[in-house]
Amino acid sequence: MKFLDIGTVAEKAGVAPSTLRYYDEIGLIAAVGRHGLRRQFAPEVLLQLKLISWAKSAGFSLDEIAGMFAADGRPDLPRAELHRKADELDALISNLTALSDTLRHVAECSAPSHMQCPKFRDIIEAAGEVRKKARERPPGAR
Amino acid sequence: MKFLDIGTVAEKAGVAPSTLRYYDEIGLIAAVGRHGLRRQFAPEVLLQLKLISWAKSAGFSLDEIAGMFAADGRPDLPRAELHRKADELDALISNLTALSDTLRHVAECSAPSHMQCPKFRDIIEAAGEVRKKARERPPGAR
DNA sequence: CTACGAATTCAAGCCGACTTGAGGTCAAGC
DNA sequence: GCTTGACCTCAAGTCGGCTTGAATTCGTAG
Repeated sequence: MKFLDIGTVAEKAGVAPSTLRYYDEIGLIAAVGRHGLRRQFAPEVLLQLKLISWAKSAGFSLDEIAGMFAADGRPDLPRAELHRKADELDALISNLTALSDTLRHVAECSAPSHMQCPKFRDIIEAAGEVRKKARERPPGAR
Repeated sequence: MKFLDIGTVAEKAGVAPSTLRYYDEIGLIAAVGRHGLRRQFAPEVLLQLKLISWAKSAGFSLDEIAGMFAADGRPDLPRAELHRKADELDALISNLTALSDTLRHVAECSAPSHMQCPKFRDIIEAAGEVRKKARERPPGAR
């Protein structure tokens, strides 16, 4: 049985060893044992790390991600939770889309100063509302 | 000339006084002067704060936002910059859209375990790539 | 005039997700 | 057997954007 040293895992997964130690510490991943002091990882951890990176990019926190693995380290994603997250994501997307539109409009607007543009003024006036709606739990895709 | 106390500004703008002091400290907003020790704000600062909240929700950092005001405190957004930001936002949006689709697919997939779903496997396999692309500068709409 | 409440400063704390550094251990190759 | 270099632990630091708390100073209403 070929287990992997932390450096190997780090290289294959594209993450720093310190990150792996951190994940181990918080219980997000687990080594199968030690070889002397050295953590030995099963190859499955690589798949797990991919899943982790994917979930992170979807805006899940490490805490949430930790809840997505069964005790044996196999993924176990609650479907309702996924739906909720997707809805959240969709809401964020529509906010961002509106923002993007606005940015473009403002960039192209012929008014000499942005404040002379009525559309821009409207947007700024409405900003408070938008913010409240968006406030729940934004990802930030890294 | 009616200037505003920090508490009034805070209430009208919906932000904490401590936040306003912080913004003042980093030079993002400026009081017109002091009445005793108390900062006195011109009413224009309210507009400025709306702009700030809007820009924050668009994913600009406070540093970037600071660069969007001329010395007199009036907005001065470089159009090219806006375009760049909009492009960035669009890229993020398409990433998030893909993620949302994936989440829904996984949630609805009939495979008993997620790992049995070929589409899910594909996504996980590809996760490394997606992450690299998304990594540039994610907002987080709060 | 005095009490009250709102404002002030300054330092420190918080959150998540890590990274960094010092000092120590150990397995493998020669 | 010894050196090397990858690994270890633990504490502390980083970043952005604030918040919190203690000790203090003011302006204003009664």
